Amino acid sequence: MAEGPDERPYLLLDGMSLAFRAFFALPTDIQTSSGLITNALHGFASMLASLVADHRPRAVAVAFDLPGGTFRDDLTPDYKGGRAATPPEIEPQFDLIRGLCECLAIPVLGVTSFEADDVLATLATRARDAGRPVIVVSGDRDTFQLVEDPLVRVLYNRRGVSDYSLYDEAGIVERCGIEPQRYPLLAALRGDTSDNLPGVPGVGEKTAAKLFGQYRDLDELYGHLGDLTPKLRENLGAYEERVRNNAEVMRLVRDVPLEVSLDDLHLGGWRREEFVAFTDRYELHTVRTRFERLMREGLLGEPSDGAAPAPVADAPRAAPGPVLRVGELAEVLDGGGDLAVALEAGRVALLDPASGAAWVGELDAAIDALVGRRFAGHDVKALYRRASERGVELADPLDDTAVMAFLLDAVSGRYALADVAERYLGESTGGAPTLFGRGDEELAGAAALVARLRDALTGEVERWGLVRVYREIELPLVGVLGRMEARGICVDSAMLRTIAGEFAAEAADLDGRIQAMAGHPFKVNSPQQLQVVLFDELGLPRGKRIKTGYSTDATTLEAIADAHPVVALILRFREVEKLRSTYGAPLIDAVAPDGRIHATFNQLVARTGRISSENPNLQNIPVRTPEGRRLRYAFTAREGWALCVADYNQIELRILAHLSQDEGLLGAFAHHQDVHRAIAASVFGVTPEEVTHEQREQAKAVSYGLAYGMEAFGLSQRLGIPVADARAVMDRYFEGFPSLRRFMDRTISEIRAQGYSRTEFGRIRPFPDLATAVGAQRQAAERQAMNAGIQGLAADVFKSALVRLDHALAAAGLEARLVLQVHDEVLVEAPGAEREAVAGIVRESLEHAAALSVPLEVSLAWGDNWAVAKE
DNA sequence: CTATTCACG
DNA sequence: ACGTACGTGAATAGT
Repeated sequence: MAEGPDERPYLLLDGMSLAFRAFFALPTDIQTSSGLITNALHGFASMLASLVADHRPRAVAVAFDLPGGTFRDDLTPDYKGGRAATPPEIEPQFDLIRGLCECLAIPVLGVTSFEADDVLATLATRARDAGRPVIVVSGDRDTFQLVEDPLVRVLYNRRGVSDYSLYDEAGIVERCGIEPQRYPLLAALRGDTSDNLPGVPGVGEKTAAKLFGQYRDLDELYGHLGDLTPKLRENLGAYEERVRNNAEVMRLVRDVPLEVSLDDLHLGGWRREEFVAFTDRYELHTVRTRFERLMREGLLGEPSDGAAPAPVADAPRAAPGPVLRVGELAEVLDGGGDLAVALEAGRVALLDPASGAAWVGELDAAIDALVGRRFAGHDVKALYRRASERGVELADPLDDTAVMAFLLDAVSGRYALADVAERYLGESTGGAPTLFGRGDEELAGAAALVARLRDALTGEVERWGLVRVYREIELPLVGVLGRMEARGICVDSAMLRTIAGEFAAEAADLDGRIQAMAGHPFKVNSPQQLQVVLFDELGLPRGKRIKTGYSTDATTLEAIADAHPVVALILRFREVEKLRSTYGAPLIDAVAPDGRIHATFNQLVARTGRISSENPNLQNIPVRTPEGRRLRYAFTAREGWALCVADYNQIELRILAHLSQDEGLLGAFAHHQDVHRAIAASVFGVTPEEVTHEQREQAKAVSYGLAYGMEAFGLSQRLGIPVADARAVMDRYFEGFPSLRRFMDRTISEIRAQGYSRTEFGRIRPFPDLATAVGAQRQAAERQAMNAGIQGLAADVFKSALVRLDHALAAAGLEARLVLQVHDEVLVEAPGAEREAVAGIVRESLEHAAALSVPLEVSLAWGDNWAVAKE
C-alpha cells in the first residue's frame, strides 16, 4: 500500500537512548584515525539512514536530554533516567550526533528540566491531535505508553542497532499484557532497572500484568488488597508509597514548553558541503554513501540552495569484471546463468555475475525467482526455511560460502560474509559486518562478493581435502535443516502449561522454605549469596574453590547434604528451578501460532561438526529424571499422525571400535548383543553371564569416558569409588582392549604433527597449540584432539543419515518429515498410514549412513509423543 | 559481559 | 603440585 505524502509519518527519535544502544552495541575500536571513539555516532547515523529509507517520513526530529537534571530528580532521589552508568566515552559523541543532524537539517530538540522522552511525548500528542501519524523510535520502554491506534506507534530498539519491533496497541498488549495508556502502572509495580526504579519485591512482569488484568488502576488494586495472597498483599502494602511515586515518575509529560511547533518540522535544507566535510572529518564513509542515496531519492527533502542534487556516481569498484547494476528482476534472470545470492533479514540480492545485473527485493520474491534456478549463496539456510514454509521447493545450492568457510576453519566462529571475504579475498567490505542493515547497492555488492568468494573457496576446499564432506554432507544438509526448522515440532501447549505451573509452584514453595531456614531473605538463585548462607552463617564444610569463593554446585552440595537439612532443599530447588526457568515458560513462549516449536538448527557452530539448536535449544530437553522427562510427553505429533523416535545405539563407542580396530571391541559389536556386558566380561575376565550389575556399570562408564580422554580421577568421581579402584578398572580395561591405548597415542601424535584432526569423511579441525602447549593445557588439548576424531566422525555419520532420510522420505512420496534431531536421535512425524514405510526408511537411512567395521545399530519406537522411546 | 550452574548427547 | 570428560545453549545474578 503506497503512502501518500500526507500519510507519511513523523519520525521522532529518542537521541539519548539510541545513542546509548549504539554505544553499547558497537565496539569502541570504531575510531577515527586520530583515535576519537565514534561508535555511537556510527551506530546512530546508520540507524538514521535505515529509518529514513524504511519509513519515508514527512519529517524527522531528534530529542536529547539537556544537562542540569530534570523535574523527576525531585520526585525520586536515585532516579537515573535510564542512564544507570554513563561511560565517559559517550558524552562527547552526543555533540557529534548533533553535528550530523545539523548538516542534514534535522532538528535536535531539548527542553531544560525535561527528558528527551517528554519532548517526544509532547510532539507525538500534538501530531495525534492534528490527525497525523507518528513513529516514535526509542530504546526506552517508557515510550510504550504513547502508542495509540491508529496514529501513534513505537519502533522499539530491542538491542544493537538493527533489531527493532514496531508496536501498535495490539503489539503492546501482546508484549506487555497491558494497554499502552496503563503501561506506567505496570512499570511502577514491576520496577525498571534501567531507570534505577525498584518495584515491589516478588512482583515481576507476569504478576504485574495479571493484577492489572483484574484491576483498572492503583486505587482499585489497593482497594482490593484483601483478595490477594498474603505475601503479595504484604509487599504491595509495604511499598505503596514507592509504587505511587514510580507511577508518577514513569508517566511522560505531554505538554512540555516547546519552542518549535509541529508545522516547523519538515525535511529539507540540508547542506551537502557541510555534510561531506563532516563525514570526511569523522570518517563515516559507508554512512555517507547511504545518505547520499537518500538525498538523491529525495527522502531527505531538498538541499538548502534548492537545487536538485546532482546524481553522484558510486565510487569506482576495484573488482574486475562487469559493472554492477541494480535493476529489474527480469534483467537478472534473462542471463540464464548461475546466480549469486546474498541475504540479510528479509531482503535478498540476486546477481547474474556474467552480466553484472543485480536485483534487490523481498525474501519471498527472491525465492520465487530461484525456483528451478542454479544458485550459490552465503549462509542460505533461511532461504530453504522460508521456501518450505510456503510449500516452495528449491534445489540444493551450488555452493554455500559460509559452509565452505566453516569447513576450512571450524574454530574461528566468524562466518559473516564480511569476515570470510576479508579472510579469503583479503579485503574488507568497507564496514563492520554487523554494523547495520545494508542499502540495495551494498547488498548487491555482497552478492558480487559471494560470486568471487566461490572461486576462491572452491580451490581451498579442494586443497584441504574437504570435497567429500562438503558435497556429500554439509551442502545438502543446508536444505534439510531449513526444512526441518520450517516443519517444527508439534507441542501440547495445555500440557506444557500444567507442568510448568507445577514446577513454578514447587519452586516458589522451596524458595520460601529455604529463606525461612536461613533466617533472613536472600536470593537462593545467587551462588554468591548462597555461599554466605551455607559456609559463613551455617558454617558448613567448604569444597571446591572457584573464582568467587567456594562452589555450591550439585556435587559439592551432595557431599554436605547430611550436615544440614537446608542443603537437600536447595538441591531440590535447583532441580525444580531449572525446570521452571529453562523449560517452563520459555518453551511455552516458543510455541508458534501453528502450535509448533520452530527451533533454529545451526550448522556453523560446533567445532566437532555437530549440529546445535537454539531459540529454543531442543537438544537439552530433560530425560534423565522422571520429572524432567514429563516435558517430553508434551512433544507430540499432529492429530492422526505419530512420532517415530530413532536413535543410534552406542554410536561413539562403535566409532572408537572402528577407528582403533581393536579386535576385542570389534568382536563385542560384531553380533547384536548387550555390548556393555560383553565388554565387562572381557575387562573382568568372566563370562557374560557372570558379569555383575556393578561390573557392567563400571565398564560402561569407562566406555563412555574413553571418547573424552577420561582419567582415573574422573572415573572415581563418576562412580563414587576410590581413585585407586578406578585406576584398577581402567588398567584392566586397557589390558582387555590393548589396541585402544596405541590408537589414542597414535591419534594424538598424528594430530600434533599435522596441526589438525581429520575424520574419514574429511572434516578437519585445527589444533595449532597441541605441539607447544604444556602442562594442564597440553593435556586438555590432547583430550580435545582425541575427542575431535570420534565426535566428529559420529557427527559426519549422523548428518549423512539425516540427508539420506530427508531425501528418502520425499523420494518415496510420503508425507512424513523430519521434525527434530538430537546428535544421535531423530524424530520423524508421519501419518498413521505411513508407519510401516517410514520405519523401513528410517532404519535403512540410519543403519547404512556409513560403512564402518562394525554394524550401526538403531533403536526405533513409535508413539504419540517423545517420551515413548524411554518408557 | 562474565561467572556460575545445569540441561542434553 | 596440578588438574582431572568432550561438545553444546540457556537462565540468573552481579559488575
